[in-house]
Amino acid sequence: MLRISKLTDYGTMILVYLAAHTGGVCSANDVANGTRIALPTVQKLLKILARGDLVHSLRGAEGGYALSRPPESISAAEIVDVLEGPLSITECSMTDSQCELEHGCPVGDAWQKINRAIRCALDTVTLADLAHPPHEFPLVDLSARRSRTAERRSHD
Amino acid sequence: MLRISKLTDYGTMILVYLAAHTGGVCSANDVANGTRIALPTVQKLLKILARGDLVHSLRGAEGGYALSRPPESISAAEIVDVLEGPLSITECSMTDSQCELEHGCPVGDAWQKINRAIRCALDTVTLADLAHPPHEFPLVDLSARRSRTAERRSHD
DNA sequence: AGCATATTGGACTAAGATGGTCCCATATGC
DNA sequence: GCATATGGGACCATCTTAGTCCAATATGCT
Repeated sequence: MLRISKLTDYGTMILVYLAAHTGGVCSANDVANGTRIALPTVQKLLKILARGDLVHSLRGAEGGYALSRPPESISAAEIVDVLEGPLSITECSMTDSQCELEHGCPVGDAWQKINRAIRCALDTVTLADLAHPPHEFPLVDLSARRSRTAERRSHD
Repeated sequence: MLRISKLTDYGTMILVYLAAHTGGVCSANDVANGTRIALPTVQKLLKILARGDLVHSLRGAEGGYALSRPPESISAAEIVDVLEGPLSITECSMTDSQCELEHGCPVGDAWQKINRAIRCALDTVTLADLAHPPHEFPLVDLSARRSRTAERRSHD
């Protein structure tokens, strides 16, 4: 349920790779070799990421891509936005007025709230969190809200 | 991004309708009329919901469907599970060992955690919450921990 | 200047998921 | 037995996704 596309997964891998190689630019070829993702796919993804302003590009020989910002200030939400478009969790199925007629569509509203919660979760996680192998990383803790970030015992 | 399918949306509407008509059974026809969803689609959805044990059915004349449990004990997570299958947020793109070779796929792990957070959010909301027009309903409050996402612009 | 190296933008196709409809078998009440 | 229901599919049109490829443009180096 609620899956992200494979492209988004790849895109994240690419961003992680770039995060680990800050300081210089990486060509699409470098990234393809480093991530083992097929070159054409890498090229496509990097173009999208560049257009979405997550990476900035340098054309010509010796050119390549680099993160446009430090990994800490790139959120998972942004990544998903750029790679999948800003689709909402539900494009309230009934676009016309049928919805209003019957019962003001409380359902759609509820899904919207859930959607917002999900966005928040994605907003909290940064590329830096995704990049480091973080055995403990600041993911929003929905289940046990009593103890803030004190020490979350692994309930999973 | 992260959208649920239209069918899931419809299915939720149907469940909401049934929640509002506890006490008797509703035929697929009733539901179709009440929700303005095309009959064949309603039939299909109700069959799926019945198989998923969210509604129970009564065959024959005067038959129909009814919620199998009170709305309070049906979570949004269950609804999504039944209607979309238990797909994860990412089916770790690289199923073979390439992943391990390079960097142990910390990315997939991170997405998994995000996935878990989303599940939690969906687990918290019940069908009853979806059914009533609830201006205040017990959705997990992720936004309140403003320590790290203070700068997010409201883009939805 | 000329060439090799890179990104840019887009077209393009194959495969798969999704949305939606329909048919026939089966069960039940009158 | 007949009308009314659900049960379990098959079925197809269409949209999305994944992936590839090509021509154009920009830059560095000799």
